[in-house]
Amino acid sequence: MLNQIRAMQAEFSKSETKVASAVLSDPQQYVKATMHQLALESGVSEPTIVRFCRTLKLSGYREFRLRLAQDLASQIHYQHSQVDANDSATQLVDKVISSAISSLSKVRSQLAAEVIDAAISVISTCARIEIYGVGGAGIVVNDAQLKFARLGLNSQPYSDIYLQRVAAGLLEADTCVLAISNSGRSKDLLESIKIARQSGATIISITASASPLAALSDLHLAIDLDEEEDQLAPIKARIAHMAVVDTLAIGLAVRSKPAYLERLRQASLVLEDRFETRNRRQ
Amino acid sequence: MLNQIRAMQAEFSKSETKVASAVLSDPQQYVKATMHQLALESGVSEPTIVRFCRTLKLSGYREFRLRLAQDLASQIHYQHSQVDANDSATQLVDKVISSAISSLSKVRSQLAAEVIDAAISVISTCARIEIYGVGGAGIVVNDAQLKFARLGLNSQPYSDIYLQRVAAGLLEADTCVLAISNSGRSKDLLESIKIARQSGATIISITASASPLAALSDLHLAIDLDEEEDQLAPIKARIAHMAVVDTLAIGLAVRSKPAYLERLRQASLVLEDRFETRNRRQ
DNA sequence: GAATTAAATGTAATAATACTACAAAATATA
DNA sequence: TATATTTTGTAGTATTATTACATTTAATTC
Repeated sequence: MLNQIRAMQAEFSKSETKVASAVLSDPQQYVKATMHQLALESGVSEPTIVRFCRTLKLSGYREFRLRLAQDLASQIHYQHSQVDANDSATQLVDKVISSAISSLSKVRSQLAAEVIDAAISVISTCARIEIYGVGGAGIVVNDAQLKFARLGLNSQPYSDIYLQRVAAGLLEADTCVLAISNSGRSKDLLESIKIARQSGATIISITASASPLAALSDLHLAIDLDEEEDQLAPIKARIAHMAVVDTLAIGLAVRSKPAYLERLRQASLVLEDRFETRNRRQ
Repeated sequence: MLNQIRAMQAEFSKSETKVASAVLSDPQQYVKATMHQLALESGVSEPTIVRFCRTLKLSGYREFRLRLAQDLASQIHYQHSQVDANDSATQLVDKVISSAISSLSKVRSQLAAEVIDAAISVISTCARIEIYGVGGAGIVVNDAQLKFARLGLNSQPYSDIYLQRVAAGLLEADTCVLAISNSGRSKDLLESIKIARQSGATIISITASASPLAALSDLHLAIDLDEEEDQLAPIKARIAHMAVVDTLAIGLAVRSKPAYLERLRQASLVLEDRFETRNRRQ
């Protein structure tokens, strides 16, 4: 709604403009204010406040304040803290899920759209994609492979460091490697990527900004999570990385229609008879 | 705040409980309601509404409604729609991530704390845990195994339906099976679970409410996502299920201190020399 | 099990807040 | 300059939230 107010400047009368600028100057303050207070501080009468609300196509001040609260609420970031042994199960659920949500919010704001675009076009045109990661990232690697395979892409996951190196040595110029790592500092992974580079593969990485891995990449999807080493850190990283993979996969699916979409549809049709009564994909 | 209301059930008086359940049954509705309406529909008097708000440590009904609006705003903000080919990369990122966030929000509000508690105690006391899932849930199964292994639990993942059946037949009374499925209707998985039951294992499931799988379970962690079959459905399900597994794993870690926590610490120390310069776990 | 006390709840009045009708300015138009 | 039109404010009304107090309900003690 704040954006709407900014956009509608032209349509406001003189006093309504006063109200608008008061609200825009410090929205937080007016979430708790009564109509009287807002009228006073913007130097207009109370009916003018009501008229201002009506100009915004709202029923009145009550709705205005509600909308303002909602507007600001979506900006408030999810706060969370360490889980400890005394937490109730409710608190446990809340902290774990909230921390996951907060890292997804970070991804949403950090992910560079142009790099996503570039990555999608590289992946959709390369002859083969291999996906590398070690440790906890192994899960993300397998997840990525599953998604890419469903799109009919020629993809291979390697979360074992020895297999990775062997595979990296065999790559060719029209292939590409998706490297996933939170720190971007795993020696083993870096070694594999160096080999892959020498083989001429295009390197796309999902990792932290100032990392050695980022430096070795042709395309770098930057994900920077908190530095702090809490118990939830690995979970946050994994959720964030998976979200990036999801974005790539969905992007590939919709960009390259109808080929991929058709393959997706078929992949689920094939499984139909393997479900009880109602049909829903696993 | 809705979570707070759920958590505080114990501290409410009889009439306050009526108010709480009215609010929880349909929070959306009461964002726009006056105190009078809420009083009427929960079958109590208006002062009781005020007292209810005060019990929540709020100044009164006005603040209550504000908070409720803000609570729901975070959900409203995360509404999303189908991704299509014309979307910009920015829109793509926004839609995919937002849909993930919205399913996590659902998990947060749906997850039954007491079942989580029960599941944690079953898992921490059983001799061995096996994790079953098919199709897309396979990723979640492997993820769960990795987490449980790090806690030093004796766990085994089976995403292959034949191995599952063999393993299920060999289970004993003090073992437990974690079954993961979105629909809870996969014939193959149901078959494995029936066998596991006959072997005397305790069945914990992460699946939809009214599903056959839920009916076969000793403990049921209900996750109900949207019925609609969009492209993002598998992603939403996987993220939601993983969040539940995360909650269990973290819960196990903090409840059973210091044993598990120490194992976790060791697991990361062992890997120290495998990272460049700064030390961060994958 | 009755009497006493404390807690919970509702009734009715009051205070606060939002809204409306109408009149006065201000501005535009002829 | 006179007249219409729009904008704004004053004062009153309606709605909504809150408080004070009475009543009921439940718990405790003898």
